Amino acid sequence: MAQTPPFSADSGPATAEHAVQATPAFSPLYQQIKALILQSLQAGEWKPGEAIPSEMDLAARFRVSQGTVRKAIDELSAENLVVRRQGKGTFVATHSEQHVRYRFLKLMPDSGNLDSEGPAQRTVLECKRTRAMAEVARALALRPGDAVVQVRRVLSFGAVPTILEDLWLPGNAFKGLSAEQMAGYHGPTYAMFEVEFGVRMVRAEEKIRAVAADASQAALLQVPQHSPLLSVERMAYTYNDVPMELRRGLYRTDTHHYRNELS
Amino acid sequence: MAQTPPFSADSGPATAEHAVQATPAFSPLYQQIKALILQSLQAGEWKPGEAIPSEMDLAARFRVSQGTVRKAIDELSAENLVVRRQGKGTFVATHSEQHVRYRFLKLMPDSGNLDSEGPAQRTVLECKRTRAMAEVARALALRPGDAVVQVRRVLSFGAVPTILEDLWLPGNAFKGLSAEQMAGYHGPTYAMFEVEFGVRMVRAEEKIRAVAADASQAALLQVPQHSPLLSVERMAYTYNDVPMELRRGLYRTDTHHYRNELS
DNA sequence: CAGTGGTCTAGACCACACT
DNA sequence: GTGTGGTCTAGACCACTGC
Repeated sequence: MAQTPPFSADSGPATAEHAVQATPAFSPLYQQIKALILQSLQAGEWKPGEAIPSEMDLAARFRVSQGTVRKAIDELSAENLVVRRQGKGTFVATHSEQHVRYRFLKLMPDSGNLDSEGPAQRTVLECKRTRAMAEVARALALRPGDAVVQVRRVLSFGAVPTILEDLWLPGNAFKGLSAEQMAGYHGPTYAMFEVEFGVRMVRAEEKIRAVAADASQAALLQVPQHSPLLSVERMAYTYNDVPMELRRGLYRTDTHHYRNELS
Repeated sequence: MAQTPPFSADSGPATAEHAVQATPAFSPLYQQIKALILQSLQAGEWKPGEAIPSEMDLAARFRVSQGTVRKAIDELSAENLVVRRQGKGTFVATHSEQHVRYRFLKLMPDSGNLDSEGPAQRTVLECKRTRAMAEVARALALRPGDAVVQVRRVLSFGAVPTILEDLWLPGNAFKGLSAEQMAGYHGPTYAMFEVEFGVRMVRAEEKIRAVAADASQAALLQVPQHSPLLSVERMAYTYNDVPMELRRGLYRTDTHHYRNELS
């Protein structure tokens, strides 16, 4: 090989910090570099919104060529962990700063887009510290009875209550989360989580169902009882697929719809 | 430049088959190559499931380096238009013969996966040639009154009717589509479209709502009237974003859910 | 074994943003 | 101009597949 890979003898593509394996588990160099950059992101070496070192710098740091770093960053960029800006640099992705304001919210008005409706009004109904029920504990990888923060709120667009949601957050990571914070922060909730708690949501899975509104749900969303509502159950994860939020939303879909792209 | 780009004088990155523009509209070489490969795919130069020429061959054909072809194919692969198989070649993606059988169907049983339930049973209720109503015409980019094929069917999993859907297809492209074809084909409907009509669905958008079952829908899905159902309206496109199918599905979500990944 | 995609490098040049 | 990401090349070698 014409290279001296990091953390390994010169004997074929290396496995960072580990001995080279015969053939079975082969990990390309750029994957190792990607993992190293990921570690730095996770460790908070660069904060959300900040620039990471240039490709040249990283190439020098890891003793690989720029092209290898480039491929590593390409993947991080494809996973939305990092944002490239030509001529400026590569930046740690953040839920703050506009454009991607509603990155995880797929609800769209039937005509126009979410931005054309202005920001959502948030009404926090509840924000309490409690103990995890079995189901919540399992989802958040906690033990039953561990501390969790539970939030219930309504989001309205143009004074029309549209989303009723419950959030469950691990109590450890979200010590001191208050209703005022939930309601008062300007910008997406996940941006607030970054700023106030250093928690970055990176990926999520949603399970969607159609359900009928019960009495209290109907009242809060100002629809007739038994109205059909979209139930959206979301598991959100930080780095390394660590679960950090369970959220159950009920969406009115009389004037909005959940939009999805398939390819 | 160290290259001789295709279809252009040696004066900066070329625009294939067109004059080079000053600076405003700049298209990288690999994008041009990608477009050329796309044309061949579209023209049916290689059939679904077949291998396309090797990277070296394409590089020679287009007079660019292998790396440039590689980047073009990378994007086609990311868009699921093509599938790479190390050591074997690059193949035209197909809805047939795959473990990706349900590429566009996001409905999952609450436990297990769709495959564990065996193939869906199809019951074709209707398959008729008719004229496009205004709304359907607009969606399919036809004129109102143009011929369309309309299909209504029920999909059942394990003898439980779960999906009721209506399909509208442009009459021109789907001449002779019969109920027997819709019901009898072994494999995904979109695979049948490839084989029988040479139509490859490449991308789709879905709008999802919660609705209440009316009397006839309830009967067909064997649920009580007014039961909440998931309404999934899908626009499916072939190459070049040409709309080829409008589909409206009603999903029972008492034992299944619509699964989505966010990142 | 040859042929394919996959990785890695080194160097050149281009487009873009700031100063 | 300088520095950043973005493109392109040419050549080497690695991993996987099938003859």
